[in-house]
Amino acid sequence: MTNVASEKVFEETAESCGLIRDVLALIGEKWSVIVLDQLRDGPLRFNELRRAAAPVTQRMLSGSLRGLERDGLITRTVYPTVPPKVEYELTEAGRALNSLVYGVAGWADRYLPTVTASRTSYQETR
Amino acid sequence: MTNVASEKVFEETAESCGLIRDVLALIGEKWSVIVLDQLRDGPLRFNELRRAAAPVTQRMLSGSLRGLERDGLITRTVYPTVPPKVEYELTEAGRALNSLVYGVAGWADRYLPTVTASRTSYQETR
DNA sequence: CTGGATCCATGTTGATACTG
DNA sequence: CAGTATCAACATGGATCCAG
Repeated sequence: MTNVASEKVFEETAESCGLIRDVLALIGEKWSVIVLDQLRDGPLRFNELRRAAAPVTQRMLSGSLRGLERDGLITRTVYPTVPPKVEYELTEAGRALNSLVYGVAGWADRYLPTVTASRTSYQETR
Repeated sequence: MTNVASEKVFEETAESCGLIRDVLALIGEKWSVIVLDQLRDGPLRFNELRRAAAPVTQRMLSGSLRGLERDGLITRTVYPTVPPKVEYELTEAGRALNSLVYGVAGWADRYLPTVTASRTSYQETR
């Protein structure tokens, strides 16, 4: 996102402009939102997440987790036991973002009829 | 998103579960959010949007607009003049979704330092 | 158990050219 | 002005195998 003329949402700082797109991209990733949601009630281990967010693959879950960790939305704690145990937990930023996603869920709930109706009529029209 | 075991966010209805991912996918699309933002102050024509959301390409703008129209987030009005004139305008659903995006912008503003710091240290560590 | 590395099919994006 | 069509480059997701 470069050279956007009359900024409104993004007028805050030039940096947050790029950031918001990154964040949207991250939560747009196929499993990130589900992971955030699953972590809502407390830390989970890798395979717990894997089961909870099925049918996510190892690779995708790994990737999502690393992305979320990279952005400080979750923490990754390794317990050097055998077998290894790794827990993922939401940070404050993660929880805050999570509640925003709940806002979207609320929107979806509120406008579900509108959207499906629009899709149907669009389908018919085209 | 299929077979998600213990739903929390999405426990509303089975349909809104799929919908929310669609919505996230839509606003995750590279230009949709920008388009929504640009339409905030009133209807715009295709090329006005094109310029405002630069450097979007015709194809991508077209695609975004059709997706947003399909979901009833914007309306498309054709004025059968010559040269042709087409205006895009937010619907109520679109405006509602827009304000949610503003929430994300606020989040980005609030947690920008956290995220950038996290990215930096992640960079260093890896 | 927790992943990393690889291969492959598919989808998405951008550049370009063309049309009513 | 407002798009559509085509093609090539690239990113993404899934499956599978391997390793600490």
